Amino acid sequence: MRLSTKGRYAVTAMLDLALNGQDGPVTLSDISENQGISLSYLEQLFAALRAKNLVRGVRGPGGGYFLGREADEISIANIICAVDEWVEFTRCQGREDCRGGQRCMTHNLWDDLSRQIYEFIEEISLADLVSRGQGGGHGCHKEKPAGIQDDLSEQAA
Amino acid sequence: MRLSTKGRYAVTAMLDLALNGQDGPVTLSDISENQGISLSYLEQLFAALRAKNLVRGVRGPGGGYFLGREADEISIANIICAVDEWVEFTRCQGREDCRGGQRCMTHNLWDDLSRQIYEFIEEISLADLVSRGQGGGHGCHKEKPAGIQDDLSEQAA
DNA sequence: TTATATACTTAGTAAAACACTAGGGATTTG
DNA sequence: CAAATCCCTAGTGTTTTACTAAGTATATAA
Repeated sequence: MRLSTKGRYAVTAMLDLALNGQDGPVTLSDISENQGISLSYLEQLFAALRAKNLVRGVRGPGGGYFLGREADEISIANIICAVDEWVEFTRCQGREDCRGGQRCMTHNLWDDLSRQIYEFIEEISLADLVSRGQGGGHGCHKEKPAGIQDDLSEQAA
Repeated sequence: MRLSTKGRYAVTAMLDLALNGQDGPVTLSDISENQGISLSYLEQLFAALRAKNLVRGVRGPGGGYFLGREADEISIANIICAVDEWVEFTRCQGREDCRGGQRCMTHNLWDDLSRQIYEFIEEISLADLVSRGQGGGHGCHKEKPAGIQDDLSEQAA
């Protein structure tokens, strides 16, 4: 499972599409302006999204993009997998000696964790995010969730 | 939240440490052999892990590494944050016009999602992974969780 | 029918990250 | 002292990231 800024760009763009695509298609220029992502980079991302049928393009003036299916039928995992290319990189696919099972054990543990994370974001749809945004009032200033990285050095014995 | 192969290397190495560190320290050479990670790269990863007190090094012959605290006190999030450097990249920290709240909305939605994923892996400890590995019998061959990437193009209307 | 606005495509590129090699130094054991 | 280990710094080829540039294809509108 890979989860990087590229995936965030894609999710952000799809969110923009879900929020603004109610009345007519949304142009990439709009998303580019709205979200501060370069137009050409968006075009590359949308090429990948289109390949997975997550968006549908309409050409010509007045054109733009629609979601490829209903917002509640598009999971965050769908989006991230479309642009971030699931990387499977276990080296001991049956071959190699696996150090008496020891090596494979950690590999399997990682794969379990990886699958858990995948299943987690698989369950979250674009519609979930949108309805959550409309329900709870969000301020513009957000801060890092409390104690994510800086307190780790202190709390050790 | 970033989750890449680098984080996997770190989690894998920590798992190795948790599994083999019961009787004496584990050397990086051992982990390097066990997990197929280059020694020098491991040293770099462990520099980061040590900085967060997630591991404790013992020098000299017979030395190696111990976990910095109990395995149930080390979360996967701790490990990944130590090596993968939490990237905060919202560009509208109060400044910029935020397009009438529209832009910030998607940003906040992403931040919520990001926090959810973080809290998810925050709840999984090294000890959890180890006990899970000992309980359920894992074969050596693992396959990609069914239908992760290839079925997306077909299931669209 | 010509101009324009959009989607689509390909090529290139600077910067960063990744994973590694190389070469040492510091510290502890025997 | 010698060896094994941790520890540190610098460099390097490859890949990824995010972008620029320069087009082509298609649909709308004057």
